Amino acid sequence: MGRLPAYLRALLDADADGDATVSSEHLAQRTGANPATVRRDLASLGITGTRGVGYDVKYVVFRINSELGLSSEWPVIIVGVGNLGRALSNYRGLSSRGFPVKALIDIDRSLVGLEISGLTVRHLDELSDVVDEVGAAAAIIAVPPDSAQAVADALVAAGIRSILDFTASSLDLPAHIAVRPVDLATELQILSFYQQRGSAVGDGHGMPLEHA
Amino acid sequence: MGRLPAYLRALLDADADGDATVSSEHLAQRTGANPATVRRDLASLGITGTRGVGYDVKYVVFRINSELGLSSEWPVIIVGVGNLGRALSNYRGLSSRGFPVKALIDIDRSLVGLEISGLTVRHLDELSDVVDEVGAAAAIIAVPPDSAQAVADALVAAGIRSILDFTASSLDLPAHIAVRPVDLATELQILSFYQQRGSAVGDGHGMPLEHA
DNA sequence: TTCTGTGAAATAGTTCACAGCG
DNA sequence: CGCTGTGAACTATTTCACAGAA
Repeated sequence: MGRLPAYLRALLDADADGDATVSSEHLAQRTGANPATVRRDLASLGITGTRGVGYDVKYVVFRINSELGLSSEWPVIIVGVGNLGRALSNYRGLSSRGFPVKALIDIDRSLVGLEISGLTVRHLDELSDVVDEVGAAAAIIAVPPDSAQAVADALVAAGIRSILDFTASSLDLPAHIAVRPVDLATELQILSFYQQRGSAVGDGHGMPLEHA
Repeated sequence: MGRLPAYLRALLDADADGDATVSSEHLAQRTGANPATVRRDLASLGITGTRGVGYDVKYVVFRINSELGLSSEWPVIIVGVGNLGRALSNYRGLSSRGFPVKALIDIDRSLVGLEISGLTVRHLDELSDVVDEVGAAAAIIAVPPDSAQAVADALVAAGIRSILDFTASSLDLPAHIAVRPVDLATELQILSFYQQRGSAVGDGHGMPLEHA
């Protein structure tokens, strides 16, 4: 959409002014668009704001930048080659959207060396080397819950700074590490709530986050 | 709403720490919400605290549990017995938290009849029967994206009202159906945003956050 | 004092109607 | 005609700010 560059300029101005959030009204005034149009444009990119607050300036800048083609690839590694890890290793939705799975790691030496989805399973001891080799910045943890903390510590030591965690454990990590839990039971709890209420439900793609 | 499970977790932690009461401020910090939002959420459930003191931990846990329907089991079925479906079928995190997987469905007749994780794969044509047999209220869609809509329609026709969708497709469904997409690429995108900015991220399990 | 409960304000998300265009 | 984009209007949600109970 041709309005994106205009939004981007307005957002960069707001950022320079130190504004953390902007309203659709604010963006509309700076770009000559209608506030409703701004909201719809952002919504069409999957960008969501907070009612009563507005849009997160830095986040929207980031999203528009990637939308304008500056999207680079983000290699990802998967730790844990059990059922789930294998399933994720050839999950199309990842590579097709700029997150190619570049390595598989396990602690079980009987799995090391196996060829899965075109990748050779490597041992956890080699983690640092693997991370450097593939230039991974993010990792997916798909191990049993009791190993989760140890794996997470190893990942951090190896230089990984973003973690997608399937173990439903509350990981204790340094503040500069970004973690997103993927917790199906919690998702189902939310669904059960809505079902009991018969009311509609959100898209679930919440935004940003909080502390660590 | 989606914040209830996050509150619940924070409350269980507080309970484990021996706290008899919590303030809305405390809950807010642990879940990334605003204190006023916490108070309004609880008030909307008819939960009332004590001014100057806070909320009774055990009472709120009890109330949220019943609100989420966690007192009883919620049978779940999985549609799509590919890698992902198989992985999820013995995912401990589901049954251990009240969401036992009670049936596996596929459209591929060569898979029908197979025994996986102690369940016999059934054909999509039998969906209505299966749903009735196991008393399922929720379903997980783990099929290729192009079949997602058709499967969702079949689920709705069979009486399912809550859907967890792994296909990253935007499903078109009646308003009374609750859907939660599980979209790893979007999760990674959010992580990459935080990593780029070096700022910290939330513990997750929670929802949205500070001003988004 | 501390901390809940809530009215008021801000602002996103959604729906409706219409205009322009194939 | 039907589709697409847009503005206006409406609804829902979040946060602020403050009154007032314990």
